[in-house]
Amino acid sequence: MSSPLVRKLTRILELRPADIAALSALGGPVRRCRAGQDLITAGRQLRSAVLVHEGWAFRHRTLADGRRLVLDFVLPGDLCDPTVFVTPRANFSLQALTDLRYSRVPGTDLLDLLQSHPRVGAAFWWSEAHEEAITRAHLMAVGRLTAYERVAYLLWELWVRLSLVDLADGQGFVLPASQELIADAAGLSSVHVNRMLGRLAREGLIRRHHREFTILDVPRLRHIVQVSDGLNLTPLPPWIQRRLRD
Amino acid sequence: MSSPLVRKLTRILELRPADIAALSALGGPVRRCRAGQDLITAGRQLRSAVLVHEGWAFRHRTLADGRRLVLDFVLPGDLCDPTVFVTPRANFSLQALTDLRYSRVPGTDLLDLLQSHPRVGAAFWWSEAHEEAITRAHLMAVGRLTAYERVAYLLWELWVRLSLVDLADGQGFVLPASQELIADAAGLSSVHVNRMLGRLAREGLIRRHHREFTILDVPRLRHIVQVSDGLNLTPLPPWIQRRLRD
DNA sequence: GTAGGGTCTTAACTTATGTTAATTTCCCGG
DNA sequence: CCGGGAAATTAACATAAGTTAAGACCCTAC
Repeated sequence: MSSPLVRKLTRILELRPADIAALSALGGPVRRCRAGQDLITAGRQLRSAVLVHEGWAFRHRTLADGRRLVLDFVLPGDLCDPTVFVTPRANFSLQALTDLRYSRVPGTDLLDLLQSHPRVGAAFWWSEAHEEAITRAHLMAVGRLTAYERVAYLLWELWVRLSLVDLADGQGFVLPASQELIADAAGLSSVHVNRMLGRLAREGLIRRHHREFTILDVPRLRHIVQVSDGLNLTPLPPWIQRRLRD
Repeated sequence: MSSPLVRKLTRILELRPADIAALSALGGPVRRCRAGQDLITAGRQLRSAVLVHEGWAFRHRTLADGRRLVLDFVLPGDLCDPTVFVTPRANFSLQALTDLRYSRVPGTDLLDLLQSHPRVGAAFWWSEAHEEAITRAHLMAVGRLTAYERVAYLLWELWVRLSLVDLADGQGFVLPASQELIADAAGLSSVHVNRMLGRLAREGLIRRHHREFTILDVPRLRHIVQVSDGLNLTPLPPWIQRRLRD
């Protein structure tokens, strides 16, 4: 019964029992919170990262006049944010999207872990690079894709990411977000998101029932969302892993 | 005569002579290239990072139909990309914007450096966090700011970042990018960028002469670009630095 | 100095997306 | 089973930003 974090990282590179033990021991007691609650608040001092065990959360920023953007979704196994030990203040807020099981990981523990377990350090660097890839793809989508493509992109991204932690059911998955929230992630209005979801279904790319989605036409969807290259988890090539062995 | 990278990192945390020496020794011989040349190509295998000594470059992604987005600008002292040792393929392209002096840093050298000099490792984590902050602010800007605000935001970001490496002249700086490129960074058309630059000048927020810009009204501009919080370089607080001492 | 290519600028027009608002559906608690 | 609030859906209309195109500017090469 390994945690989703361990499952994700061991797909990328080989960890030893001692590494896995250290990773599993990470974080304080498991806490729970309700959907809608804030776990991190932009601008506030920040001393611990949040490790999500179960449920969804999202990072966001909101302007004074209410305009909001969802920076990304945080899924089980995601650690938000491993760089905490060098970032005294949060530059985003983290909010629970569903009820959550999570724990807090003090920044100093993270730092100690990175220094005592080099392979775990490398795994965290990978994880950071992966998150950057997601953010850049998101930026590309918001900056240069049409509304139709952007909505398709978001569904694709979330489906791929859920698959990586075994939370998608084949081509189906539940997206526990309102269309309002999807709109804030896509940089659109909720009305327009609704139109585009309708069109995606009408054109046979997806099926949906409430907040359950099914990807019907993988090739066509992949073609629309070219942007998403680089989201895939591929194990590190041997020549890199060999370098980590010592 | 320290490099811009060393100058930037030592503002953040205290490095010892050995750390500084290791940092300065980083990278192969200094190379030169001409404006417009590609240094990294999306999708290609990637074995070394690029350290820019002098000149500007930019990361971008381009779709099959020609739509392009500039993900961010790479200024002197920026290392693109420290995570190279865990990212077998590039998910973006890097292009020289001006003639460049740079060097290539093999991923394996980076890995060795991180493991042998923990404080440098921490400095790189900081640098990674900083870049993430920039990318997130950019995402927020592209996703939720109006065209007028977005253009203002870009000017602000670049001015702040140039100041950090002593390359701005008070409130003036040179932005060696065409309006076409600014448009690709803002997710706008070049015609509209032109309109917005005109408006910013007409309303007294900036002055410009060819590609030289002057920020005239700092408070008003800062108010428009609230998004950019978190771009500032603040030294790590002592309680964090103390943890790194050993 | 002049020719030419790339930028920049401006105007007129088009369109994708936003806004407002009315209607329906869903979900949950009593 | 019923009522109420939030979310989804749809339509009509408004607008920010895109497109096309023409002229001015500006640098460089000859």
